[in-house]
Amino acid sequence: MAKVKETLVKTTPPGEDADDIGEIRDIVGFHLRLAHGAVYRHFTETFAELDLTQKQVSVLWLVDDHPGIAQTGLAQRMRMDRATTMAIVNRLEARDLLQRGKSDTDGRKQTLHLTVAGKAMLATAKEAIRAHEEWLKSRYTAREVAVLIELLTRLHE
Amino acid sequence: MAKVKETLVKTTPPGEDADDIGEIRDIVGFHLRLAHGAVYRHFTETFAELDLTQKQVSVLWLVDDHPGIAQTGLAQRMRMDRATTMAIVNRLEARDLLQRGKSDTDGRKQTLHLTVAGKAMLATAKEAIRAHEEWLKSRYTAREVAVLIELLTRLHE
DNA sequence: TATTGTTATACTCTATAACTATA
DNA sequence: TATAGTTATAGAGTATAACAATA
Repeated sequence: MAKVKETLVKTTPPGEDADDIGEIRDIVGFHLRLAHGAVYRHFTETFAELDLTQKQVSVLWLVDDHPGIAQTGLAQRMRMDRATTMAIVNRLEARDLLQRGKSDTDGRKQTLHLTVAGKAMLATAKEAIRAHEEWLKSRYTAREVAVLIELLTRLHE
Repeated sequence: MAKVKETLVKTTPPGEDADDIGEIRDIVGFHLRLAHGAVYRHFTETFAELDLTQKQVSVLWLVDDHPGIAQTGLAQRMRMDRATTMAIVNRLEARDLLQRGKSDTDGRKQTLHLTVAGKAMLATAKEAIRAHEEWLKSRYTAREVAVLIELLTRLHE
């Protein structure tokens, strides 16, 4: 479990520390956090004009794919709790991109739908996503993209 | 560029949407965000008793690896701006885990060092990191871990 | 009892801007 | 001029707790 990196990753030069656990560059979580941060920053730049965050775009997209979805359904797909979901839905509703309705079958549930403005915003957002994804994918082969998605999926499934 | 997923990832069932850009599950950034969130949550649980965040542990670790590092050096390695770095260093200094000093060669710079308590905390944190990483790596082969790190590194290098 | 939505609260992360001191 | 640190500010994400309405 300690001699793996030599196979694919460039060998670590003799470290100044010989700890039990190794170096911070061998920690998967460290790289995941840095990678997420880098992508987050590029996303924010790409979406500065639209003034949308990753989460907000994801919510618009998911509501469009699943019209009438309840907030809890959204929370499950986004891996968020109810309070966080509320906050995001509130912001989108305040901007008239999304609207709440009452469920016919379950009085406790809200039904979520995009407004006309929301659908237009999503269409624009998808264009920006395409540019953002191309920037991201530019450093990978098509095969590597598939592998990366597969490996990442195992972390949140 | 659209027929890649069949090779490695399970085929997408006929979607209800036939958009230009495809489905949200084909977006790398979407999976990266979910994966990061899942790992972030597990990290938080693991470090609840120590009351340390990912960033704080990373800072302690990096300062220990590079004694006397300046805040800007820390910011570069962490991909953070100066203000964010300040906030984190302030918290760690307030808890007496880290201390600031003046640089001999450059009056503008701070030199950062761990306190005795900071070194003890880092040692404990590394044990928790080991458990956290084992949870994370449990779903991968050693080869896959190396591949994942290599692919993630390309996003933040 | 369990679920859903809601509200309130608090902390962290992130970024920007403006200021001071030093190079 | 540029760099390093500092301070203030603001928005967003994350989580917890408690409450009301409904199943």
